[in-house]
Amino acid sequence: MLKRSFESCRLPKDVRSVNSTSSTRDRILGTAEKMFAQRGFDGASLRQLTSAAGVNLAAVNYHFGSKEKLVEEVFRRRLDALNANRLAALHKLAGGEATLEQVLAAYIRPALELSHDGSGALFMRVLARAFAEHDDSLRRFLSENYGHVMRQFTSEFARLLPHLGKSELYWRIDLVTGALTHAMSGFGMIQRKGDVTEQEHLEQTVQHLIRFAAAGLSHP
Amino acid sequence: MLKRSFESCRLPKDVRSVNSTSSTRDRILGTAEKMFAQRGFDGASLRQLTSAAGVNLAAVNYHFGSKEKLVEEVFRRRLDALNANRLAALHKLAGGEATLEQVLAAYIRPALELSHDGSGALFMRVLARAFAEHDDSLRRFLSENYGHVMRQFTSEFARLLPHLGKSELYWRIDLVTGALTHAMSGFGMIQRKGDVTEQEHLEQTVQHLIRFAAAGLSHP
DNA sequence: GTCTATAGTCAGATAGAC
DNA sequence: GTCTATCTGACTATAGAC
Repeated sequence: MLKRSFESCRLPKDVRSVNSTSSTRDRILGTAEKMFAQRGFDGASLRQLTSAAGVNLAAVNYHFGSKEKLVEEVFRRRLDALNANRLAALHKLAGGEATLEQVLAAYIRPALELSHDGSGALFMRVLARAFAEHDDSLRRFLSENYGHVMRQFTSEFARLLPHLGKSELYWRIDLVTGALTHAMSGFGMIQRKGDVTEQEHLEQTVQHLIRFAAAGLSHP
Repeated sequence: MLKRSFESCRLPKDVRSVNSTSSTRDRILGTAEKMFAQRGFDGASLRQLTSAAGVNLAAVNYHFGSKEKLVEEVFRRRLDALNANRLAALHKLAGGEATLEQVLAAYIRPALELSHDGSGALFMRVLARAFAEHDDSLRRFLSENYGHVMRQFTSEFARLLPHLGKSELYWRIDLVTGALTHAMSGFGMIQRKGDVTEQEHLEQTVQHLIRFAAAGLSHP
């Protein structure tokens, strides 16, 4: 079993130097994301991974130090962008006037947009896998690095749903997260039909999610 | 990586004979469930597993044939019971008079009751992992063996929610499944407090889930 | 049915040439 | 930075004694 720690802090900026053009590094990251989504963290071996990426086996240890660190980097790359986009979308909304649907869209839509970027869609599956792994160090990693995003959204929800107690609100947000993860990672039974594109399908998913979540959050 | 197939049909009744009292077999199944929940299917090795169960390494292959078959058996044992209970609960409701909450309870509560049985709670995590694995053969296995249960519940939901189109209804049920899986497997951020028992916590989860799902399903 | 012992494969990591 | 070659350890599965 692969034990992950997620304990290291962010790498200093200059590690990925100005123009090292290490396409090797990026190829590894991209391929790792794809293979982790398909086969899991334990299931995808470095040998399969480097072979698929067309790089040498030793390159992973050279660039990342270990398989474990590679996994962390796969997460960091996407989550930094995803959560920055969520915050930006939230802050763009007019302070005290945003509706519940708008706030939900600020939370959910960046996940959709991530899926527009080539292999980005696969990352949602990686994330869902990570949730299922139920790893404490992952929980800590998410909480330490991206907890402030959740907190800002939560306080917006609290403002929009003043009739809910704190505990009640947390429960509901948690259930929304479950529905979101499930839907965006595409494990549901709803399969994309042949006549809709991947993007249309995701757009529909977002629309359904927002209305479903709004109803689940705001009921009396 | 462990490739699972789920293609075999149910074993003939007499395989687990009237009183073979093979406690070895049961110990393996129970321990496997626990370790698959904790470490994943690939992460839990037969060596760790048999060692923890206090049985010999070779016993797994003797009783189940392979690790893959052991995984299938872990699923079958719980899902047979879980889905039978769901159907029984549904059929106990008065035909045309059941409310949405009652039907939802018939679906959700057996999952809670499974958790009462010692290691049964762990099975929900195994199931969540399996969902995240996104394996086609698992999808087929679930659909072939337990699809009729989903179909009966779906037709009840359709009766109770006549204003929804078929596609709309499927989307919403899918989102409910996501919330259910997420909540029952306990990966959410809501952690059980020290002063409530595991059972009270699960009971609260079920109550929140039912109301949340009812609101999400029935909104206009 | 249960054990030991081992075959055969594959994993992650690293040393050292270039 | 990238390579080959190799170390060390773990895995599943099975053969064969009891």
